[in-house]
Parts: sequence; structure tokens; C-alpha cells
Amino acid sequence: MAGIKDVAAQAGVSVATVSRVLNSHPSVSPDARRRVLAAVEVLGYRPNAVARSLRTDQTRTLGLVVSDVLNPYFTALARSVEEEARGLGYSVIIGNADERPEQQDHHVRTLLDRRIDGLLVSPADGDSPLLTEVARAGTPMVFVDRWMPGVDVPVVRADGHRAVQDLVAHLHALGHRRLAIIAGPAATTTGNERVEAFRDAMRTHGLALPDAYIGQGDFQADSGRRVTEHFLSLPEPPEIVFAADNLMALGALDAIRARGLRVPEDIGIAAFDDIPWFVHTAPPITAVAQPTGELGRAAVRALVDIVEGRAPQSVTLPARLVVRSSCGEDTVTPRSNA
Amino acid sequence: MAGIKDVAAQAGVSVATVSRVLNSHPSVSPDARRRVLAAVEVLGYRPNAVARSLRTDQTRTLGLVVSDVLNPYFTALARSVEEEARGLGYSVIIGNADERPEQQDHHVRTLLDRRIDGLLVSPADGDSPLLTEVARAGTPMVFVDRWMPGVDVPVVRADGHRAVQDLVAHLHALGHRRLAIIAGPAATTTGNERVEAFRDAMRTHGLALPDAYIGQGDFQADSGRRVTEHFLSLPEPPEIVFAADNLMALGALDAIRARGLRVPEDIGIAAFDDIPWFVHTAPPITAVAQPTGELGRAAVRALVDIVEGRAPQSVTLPARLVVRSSCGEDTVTPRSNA
DNA sequence: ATCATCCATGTAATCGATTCCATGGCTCCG
DNA sequence: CGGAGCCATGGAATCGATTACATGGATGAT
Repeated sequence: MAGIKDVAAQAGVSVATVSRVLNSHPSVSPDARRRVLAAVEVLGYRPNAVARSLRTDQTRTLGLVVSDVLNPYFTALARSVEEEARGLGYSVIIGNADERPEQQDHHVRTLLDRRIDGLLVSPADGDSPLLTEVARAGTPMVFVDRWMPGVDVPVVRADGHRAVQDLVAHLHALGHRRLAIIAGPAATTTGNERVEAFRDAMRTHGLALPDAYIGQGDFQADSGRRVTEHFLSLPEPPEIVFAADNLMALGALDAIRARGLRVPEDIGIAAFDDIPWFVHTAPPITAVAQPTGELGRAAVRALVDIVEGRAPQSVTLPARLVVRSSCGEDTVTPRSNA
Repeated sequence: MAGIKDVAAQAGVSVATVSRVLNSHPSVSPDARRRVLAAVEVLGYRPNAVARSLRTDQTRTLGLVVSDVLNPYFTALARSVEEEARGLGYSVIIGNADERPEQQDHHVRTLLDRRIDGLLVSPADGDSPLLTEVARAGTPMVFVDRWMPGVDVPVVRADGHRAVQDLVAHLHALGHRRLAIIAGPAATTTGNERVEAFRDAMRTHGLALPDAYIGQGDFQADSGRRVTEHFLSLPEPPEIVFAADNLMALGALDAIRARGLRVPEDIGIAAFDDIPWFVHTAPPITAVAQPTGELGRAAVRALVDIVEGRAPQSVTLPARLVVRSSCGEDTVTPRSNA
């Protein structure tokens, strides 16, 4: 592969001049520029990003570590992140933690070894010594969606409080009183927050939230299935199961169907995270939708702000409720328990 | 950040010795090794992968360019690719082409600039001069799922002929005769192949496949919607719509539902590519399933074979039919899998 | 006409690793 | 006892770019 020396030789100038042309340095004669450009064209020369990075100490690359790529929410996030980054002249390397802290650490380390300019993380676990250390060391870093308390790093996330209030109001209006939640891992901030938001909303509407109606999941479909089976075997099963993420909602759907029950007639379902597929499930699922695209874009902007020496901003965007039919019809034939 | 020089100083040896320890070169005294390791520990030293790559001319990184990350099929593929690569000591950088040739080229170029060791591509378009050139230049490269005819590069893919035969047999047994297909872009190999497989299967079963029943899609949901609307407005609409990928199937479902029709009573749906969500749609969708995980793993192995100087192997794995209820209940034909 | 600027360019140092080669000390064997 | 061979080690070249500094020529001001 042709190097800068070959270009210099071909153009009859020094490597310095070639470099200047390539980096649009002002002090280059039109003639030299023309010859260099021609040589570049002829040789099909492309600068070696590795060498460039070594010298300039910047890779124009961002790392994104998500907890689970198979989760459509994170896929969508990754996509918007890459898009915004590309617009700003950065590439993105994605690391998939698969909700496993040690795999998350593996990717963080690999990314750091590559000398990425900044790191975007949605931590799988509540407490990663490595991540804490990395943040303390001053590596440009931003949390997206989930974050780690006590780590002083900008956070870009959605606030679901309002939307969860709306959800419970909606369910209440439909006549439902016994609402259960499948929580995420207690170690994740989103796990806790969503339960808290739900608890608050229940209180607001004067509804009880017994411990038996709080199931412990891990953001994977299987746990949704398991918890829902447990709910269904209770002496008094809930009327609604609210899953803290889309995968667990799917598991819940499975469990319900396995029992031969119907949604929403026998039991209703709602989920945190809205994904395109929820429109096509049987029935379409009511969900709390995050502004995923905007989240990804804001996160990249914050990170690049740090990288380029500007002051970054934590951002919190509101989630909103999307009512479908998985908890019963809203306008048509309201169900009543009375 | 501590460099190899700092480690050398701390350990009281030369950088050469540090490097030897790090690369487990035999000629290092136990004493020196111990001191170097201790210094590495104390300083929290991590080798700079950029510098190392420049010197050794290898990045231990593979590039993966997929046509659309939002498509669960490719997400799953990407995941298995990363997994296998990690096992072999490689990282993966994913580039999302979004079915746009110029974006695909952008990623290929960026990846090459980064001096990745090898490239895994599922070409968005049938004819990329850049990709042709890259292959000719001898860059280690393997096609996954889709490929480009005339480019001499190993291909790892699934063969759907048998499964499509099974599908048509299944539909025929259910009494369906008017089967339509939503094809992928003619420029992609998978686009053509699937139509050909379908055409063959129709012939085998003595069924006609009028041109009106071959709709042109682009692997995106919207096109599935559009084509299906067209099908439904025909004087004699098809009884079954077979979509050449999962996204278009979703679009088809939308279009059908928008018309107030029911699946499978009024019209049936089947799709190429099986994804977890098809179990949860209304109704669950009959699909041709590719061995995605094995595809990704085989592709990585082939690519790494090239990179490390072994002889690579093209691989074709069989797809299989997964019968669900979107084409009508099937009591006669036994399910093809457990 | 003289000197200070400024511009275009080249030479060489540098980034952080790997690795070839030289060296000095040992061991081994004839 | 002397040379051959081996081992552990260090010095220095190298990978392909960027960039500080030096240089020589042209321009402009006085």
C-alpha cells in the first residue's frame, strides 16, 4: 500500500508538503498542491489512520458500550449514536456487554487500549471499579440511559416519571387496581428508577403495591417469563403486568400465552421502552417510549464537547406514554370491575 | 498515561526487555520478568494498541459492514460475529450501511484507513466498484449472507432452496394456490436468489407465478407495505404474501391490517428470516429460518483463516422452514423442527 | 539599497511500541 | 585451556504519519 513517501516522490515534493496539502495547511503553493493531489489520485493513496493517531494522539473514534445489542432499544440507540458521530467526523466502535460486567470491562479495556477519544457507556452493572477508575483518570466519558451514582460524568437519559404517572392513570381509568411490575436488576439505575416511578405513581393513585407484585428480573426475556409465571400462580394474580423493559415484556407475553390466557381480557401488559415490534404483537403493546434517537444524539454531542474541550451538559428528556390495546381498550367498551 | 519507557525505568531494565516480557519472548530472566510485571502492575500500564499496530502492521481487528443494523437478522449476525472474533483474539468494528451504497463505501474506506486485518461484508448493493477494487487489492475479505458475483472472495451464506420448497409444499397442502412474493432489490444476491427459489418451488408444485404477483421491495418495512397494498388492490389478490425479509413482512402485516383484513383468514403471510419477534406477532409468522449464529461464526473463521495465511472455505448452510400460524393452521404436515 | 517579513518548502524529531543486531558473560566440549 | 554456542540484555532502527525549526527567496517599507 502506498505511503506518504511514495506520494512525495511521485509529486516531487517532501513528505511535509504532502502532509500539509492533506491537512489543508495554508502555506502550500497552488502548484505543489495540484501535483500532490494528482499523485494521491494516481497512487490511490489513503493516509494510514494508525500512524496519524499515534502522532496526533487522537483517533477520532468514540467507544460505545451497551449492555445488550440484541435489545432493539440499544440497537436503535447505537444507530443514532453512530449517525451523529459520523456527522461530527467521528467513528464509533460498539462493544456489547451482554449484561455481563466482566464482558463490559473487557470492552472498556480494549477500547481504551485503542485510545478512543471518548467513551459512551450504558453500564450493565451498578458498580464497575474499572469504570470508576477510568472516569477518575479523566477519560472523556458520558453515560447514556443508565449511569453509575457517584461517578462524576455527564448523564444523558430519559425521565420516565411523568410517563409512568400517565400509564398508571390510564390503567386506573380502565378500572385496573392490582398492578404488578417486573423490575430490572437493582444494580442498574434504570432498574431502580422505573420501580420508584411506578411506586410513586401507585401512591399517587391510592393503589397498594404489595411486595409480591414486585418481581425481580434482569432485563432478559427469560426473567420476564419466570416472574410472570410466579405472578400468575399467586392466589390473587395481578390484572396488569408492567415490564421494565421490552424483552421482559416479551417473556411475560410468552408466559401468559403458555397458560392459555388472553391479553388483555385475562391479564394486561405494559412495557418500558417502545419498539417498532410492539405495534405488531398480539395485541399491540402499550408502552413508555423513550426519545431514543435524540438521546443518542445528545449523548454524542456531550461527549464530543468534552473531547474537544467544551463544557458538556447532562441531558434529561421526557419519555411519553403510548397507549395501545394490551391493557384493554381505552375508548371502546371500558371494562369495569364493579 | 504510562508508556513502555516508564515501565522500563520503574523496573530498571530497557524497553526491549519490557516488550519481551509483554510478548512472552523466551529470553528473559525470571528476575527481570518479575520486576517488569511488578512495574506494569504498579503503573497500571496498558500497551498502546495504536503504536503496536503501526509497528506490527496488524490491528487484530475485523471490520463488519452490514446493510442494516436495525434489522434483527443483522443484529444477531453481528453479535455472533463479535463473539467468535473475540474468542479468536480479534475485535470487531461494525459499519452500518443502511442499505445505502455510498454509506457502505464510507465505512469500507474508514475501516481500511484504520488498517483492519480483514473485512466481512454483506453488500448493500450488487455492484460496488470500491469493494471490487478492495478485493482485487488482496485485502482479506469474506462475504456473509449476500455477496457480489464476479468478486473472487469466499462466501458464507444460507441456502434457502430446500426451505422454500418446504414452504410452498406447506402452503399447497393448506390449499393455497395464489402465492405472491415481495422481492428484495434485484441488485442484491439474496434478493434474486429468494425469488428464484420461490419460482422454482412454484414450478415444482405446478403453480403459476404471474408477474403481478412479484412485487419489488427494498428490504425495508415501507416497501413491504407498499407492495402489499398493490397486491390487495388486484382484481384477484393473492392468498399468501411471502416477504423476502422480515422487515417487509412487517410492512405487509401493516398493510393488511390497515385494510381491516385478518391474517390468516383473509390472507396469509410468510417471511424469509426468522426472528424472535415472529413468535409474538398476531398471528405468529411462518418463516424460513437461517442458522444465523453459525453463519456468523463460519464467516469469522473463514476470514481469520485468510488473515492468518490458511486456506479459507466458502460455506453454505441450509435454512429451514418454521411453520407457525400465519398461513392457516396446519394439521396435516408435521412441523419441521421439534 | 537594506533590512525585516512572510511564504513555501525541506530536514529531522517525534509518537510508543517491536525487533534486529551487537555485546558480554557462561557453559560445554574437545 | 580456548573457541563455539547460547542466553539475557541493551542500543538503535523502524513503522507512517505530523510538525517544530531552519532556510532561502520574494516582497514591502523606509
